Amino acid sequence: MAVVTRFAPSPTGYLHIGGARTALFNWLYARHHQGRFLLRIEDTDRARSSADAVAAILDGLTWLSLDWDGEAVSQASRAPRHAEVARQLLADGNAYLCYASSDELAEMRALAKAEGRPMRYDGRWRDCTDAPPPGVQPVVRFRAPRSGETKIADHVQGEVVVKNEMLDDMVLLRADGTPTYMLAVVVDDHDMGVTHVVRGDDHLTNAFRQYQLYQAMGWPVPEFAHIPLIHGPDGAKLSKRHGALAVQAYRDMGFLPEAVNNYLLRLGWGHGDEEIISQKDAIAWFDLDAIGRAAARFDLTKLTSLNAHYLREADDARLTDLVLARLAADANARLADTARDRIMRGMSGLKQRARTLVDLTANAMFYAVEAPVALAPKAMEALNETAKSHLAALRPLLEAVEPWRADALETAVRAHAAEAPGGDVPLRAIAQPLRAALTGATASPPVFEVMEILGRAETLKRIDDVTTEDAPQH
RNA sequence: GACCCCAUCGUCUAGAGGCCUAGGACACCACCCUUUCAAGGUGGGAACACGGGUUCGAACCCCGUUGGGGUCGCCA
Repeated sequence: MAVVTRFAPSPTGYLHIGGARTALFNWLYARHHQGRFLLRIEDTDRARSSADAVAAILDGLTWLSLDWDGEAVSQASRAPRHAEVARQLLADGNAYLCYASSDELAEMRALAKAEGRPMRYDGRWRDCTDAPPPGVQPVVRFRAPRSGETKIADHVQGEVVVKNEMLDDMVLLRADGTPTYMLAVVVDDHDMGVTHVVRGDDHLTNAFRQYQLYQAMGWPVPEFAHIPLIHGPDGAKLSKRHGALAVQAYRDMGFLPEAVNNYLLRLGWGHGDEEIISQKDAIAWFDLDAIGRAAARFDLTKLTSLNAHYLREADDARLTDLVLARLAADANARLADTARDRIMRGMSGLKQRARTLVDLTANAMFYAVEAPVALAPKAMEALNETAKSHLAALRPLLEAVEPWRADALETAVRAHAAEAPGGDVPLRAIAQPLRAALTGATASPPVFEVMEILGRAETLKRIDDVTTEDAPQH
C-alpha cells in the first residue's frame, strides 16, 4: 500500500521550528516511499484560527521546499462530514448525548483534583434515561470502553499500553454542533487515506482515544510515530517565548533552508556518522524506526556551523541575489553601480568566510559601496604612519602593474616588499594596510583578489583616501 | 498528583551482549598551513545518571532510585 503522510498544523500562529521538523519527517517519509505528503489545516477552532497564520505556515513550508501533494485541506470545511460520523456513532450506540453543564464539569474537575486523580468525565449521561434538562444543547460523547486496555505499536516509542479506565468519554461534537479535534483528526486521516501519522509526542496520549474511535468505526488504524519534542538550549520545553521561533525568523537571521533542514533532520535522527546530508540522501536514508526517543536540545551554534558549510557550497549567483536583497533593505547602504558585478565576482572569496547571510552581507559591503569606505577601528589602527608610507610607496607601482590581475598584483607587491630599502619588509606589513584601506577591515578575502575586483581606479582612489591628510574618518 | 515517555562527552549523536581502553560532529584548546580572516590538516581535554540483578561477559537485557519531559479542555 502506498504511504500517505500528512502535516496538520493548527493556524493559531506561525510555523515554528518544532512544527517544521514534524513536517520534514512526514515529507521525508512520504518521499522515501514515493508516497504522498498531504497538508491539512486544523482550523476547527474558528476563534483562534487566522488566515495570516495559514499564510505564514504555507510560506514556511515553501521556504523549506517541503512541497505537499494536492491542495491544503481546511478541516473546518469538512464539518458536515464530521457531524455525519458523529451521527453514525450515535446510531450505532458508540456515542451518546451528554447534557452536563460546564458547572458540573467544573465540579468533576475540582473533585478529581482534590482526590489527586486525573480529571475524567464521570459518564453521568452515558446510560441515563432521564429526560434531558430543558433548554440545554447536548454534546456528543464517545462511549469509550471501560475495561481492558488499549495498545499502540508506535514506530518511535515502541509498544505503549494504557488501561482503558484511564480514558474518559471524550466530546466528539460540541454543543454548537462543531467537531472537536479528536473526532476531526480521525475522520480526516481516514478519509484522506493517511497510512502513517507522524507527529509530536505530545499527542501520544491522544493516540489511544483515537485508536478507540477507529475501532468503533471499523476503520483500519494508521501506523503511528510520535517524535520527541525539541527542547531549548537549557533543556526546558521550547515555547514561543523560549526559542521556538518561526522558521521565517531563521531566514531573517541569515540561515539557508538547506542548512535548517539538515540541522532539523539530525535533531533526533541519525544515520551512522553522517552529518552533512543532502536532500537526496535524506530521502534515501530516512526511516521512522531510526528516530531517537529522547528529546533533543536546539543548538544554534551547530545550526550556524552547518549554515557556513552550505553557504560555501551555494551558487554564487544565488548568494549574490540574496545579499543584494539585504543590501537594498539597508537604508544606509550607498550602492555603487558596479555593486552586483563586484559582489558576484567576489562571492567565492566572500562566502567561505561567512557563517550566515547576515555576515556575508556585512562582509560584502566594501564591494557594494563607492569610495570612500568606512574604516573600522581596527583598520584605522592598522593605518599608522609607517603603514601609510608603505602605501604611498606602493602607489606608483600599482599604477603601472599590467595586467590588473590578482596574480600579477601579488608578484609585483611581493617583489616590492623584498626590495624595500633597509631590508625586506614582511608581506603582511604591506598587505594589512592595503586590506584596511581597500576594505575598511582587518579581515577580508585575499587582498590581491580584492584589488582585481575593485579595479585599478577604485583601488588607487581608496589608497588615496587613507594616505591623504583630509581622509574621511568614520 | 495520576498516567505515559525518556536518560552515552557541554550539545547533537553512533552503539541493537564480546568489534568499546565507547566512534563521529558542533563547540573549546594547541600546532601546521598562511598577506588577514576563514577553510583545511594534525593532536588534545571531554560521556555510558546512580544502585541492584541476569550473564563467562553489559553502554546495550531486567528491577529500583534519581533526574528530565509529555498528557490530563465543549484547544489542537
